[in-house]
Amino acid sequence: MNVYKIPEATVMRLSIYSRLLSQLMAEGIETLSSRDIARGAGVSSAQVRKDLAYFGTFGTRGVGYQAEELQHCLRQILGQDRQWNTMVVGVGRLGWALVCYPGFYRKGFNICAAIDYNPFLIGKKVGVTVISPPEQMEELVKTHAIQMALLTVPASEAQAVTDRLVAAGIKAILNFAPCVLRVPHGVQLRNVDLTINMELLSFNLIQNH
Amino acid sequence: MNVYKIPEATVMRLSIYSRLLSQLMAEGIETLSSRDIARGAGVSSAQVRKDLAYFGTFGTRGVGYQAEELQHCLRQILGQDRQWNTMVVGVGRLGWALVCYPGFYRKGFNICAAIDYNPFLIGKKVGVTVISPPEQMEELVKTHAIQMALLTVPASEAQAVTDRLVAAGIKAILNFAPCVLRVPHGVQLRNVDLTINMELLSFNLIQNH
DNA sequence: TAGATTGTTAATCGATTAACAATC
DNA sequence: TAGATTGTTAATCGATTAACAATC
Repeated sequence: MNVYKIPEATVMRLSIYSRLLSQLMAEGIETLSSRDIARGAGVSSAQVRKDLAYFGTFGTRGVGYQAEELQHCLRQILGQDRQWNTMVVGVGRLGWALVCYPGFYRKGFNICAAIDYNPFLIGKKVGVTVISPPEQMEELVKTHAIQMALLTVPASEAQAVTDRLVAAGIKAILNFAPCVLRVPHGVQLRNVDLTINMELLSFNLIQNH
Repeated sequence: MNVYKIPEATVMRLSIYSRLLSQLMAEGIETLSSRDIARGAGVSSAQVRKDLAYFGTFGTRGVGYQAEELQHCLRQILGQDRQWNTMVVGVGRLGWALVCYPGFYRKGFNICAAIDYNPFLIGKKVGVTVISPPEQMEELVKTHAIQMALLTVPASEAQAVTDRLVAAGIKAILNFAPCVLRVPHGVQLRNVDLTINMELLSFNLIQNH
């Protein structure tokens, strides 16, 4: 594990390599080269070796990589080898879809609490959890030792909810609201902005005439 | 409009500037400086000026930018000043949530077709459209002059569906399936990978001890 | 040993930041 | 004119690519 800052793009690629390995291992492949990984992930083989080099040496010169061994290391690097307790705040259509997204649980993202202010939803079951009212947010973060939050509330509420989550001790937020959130240093924030993604597509369409 | 390649990061920031402008204009602001925009978007003022410079000169030296004028230009650059006909393929929970996402319509992304293979869903209304069977995909792309697709089918189906969409003439795909898709040159593809986003968060948490 | 492929260094490329002349 | 702020050029920084010695 390196002390230098790792480029975000590298981590995203590691995630893709890991997914590719799962796929290839299911097909029975046991050994593979950086070139094999590169082809599957759509990058150069130099890129693959450089990405891995940030974290150590995982291959054998002249031979390549053992799929199982490399996969084990990647999962450890990415934190897939442990459970992350996660809370969904805002159980609208999007929040509901995320709770039920099977990919999360498989990667160790354990959605163990859900919050909504709608009295008709409180007490209802979503996935394997029950929807709780906003008042219980802080308590649930503590009792379930929740580290991550999926934020699917309207943009107008997002900053206020974020402040409460941070105060309650949450460490990472995946924000779906179309707004710029402020979080203190040390709290991880990522934005999944559906509108920006669409705008990037339309921009590219215009550029290509 | 510039012939040089525009960095993707620049386009994403333009999108944020545009959103910020809407907000500030609603608060009554008419003129603002690159420093004002920078503060609101969380970047440097040099960055703001550089980003805008790719597309022309929009400000007045010594004065700043007229909010309304700049907003108009940004919307034009990003393609927000026109309608984009969009199809949702796969009306599971996530697809359903996307169709109902009000932010799309406001930005000109007009979801005018929805496809699912589930016979219990076909004919049902989702948002303002009716769900059609997969056989009608190609025809709907043509009759509605659809340019974009939101792909919310399982990863196992994603490539096959993509191939059909491309053959039917679709120009841009926003893919939510956790897989690497291959599209021909000229077709725009963006991946919104929920799992990768979560893995980036967990990676950062591990890095920060 | 000969062929293959890694890990790593150096060269290249591209994006961000700093500085400042132009100009309102 | 003096102060402010743009648009743009040059300097810096960081990430990708190419090349190759190490080594299986």
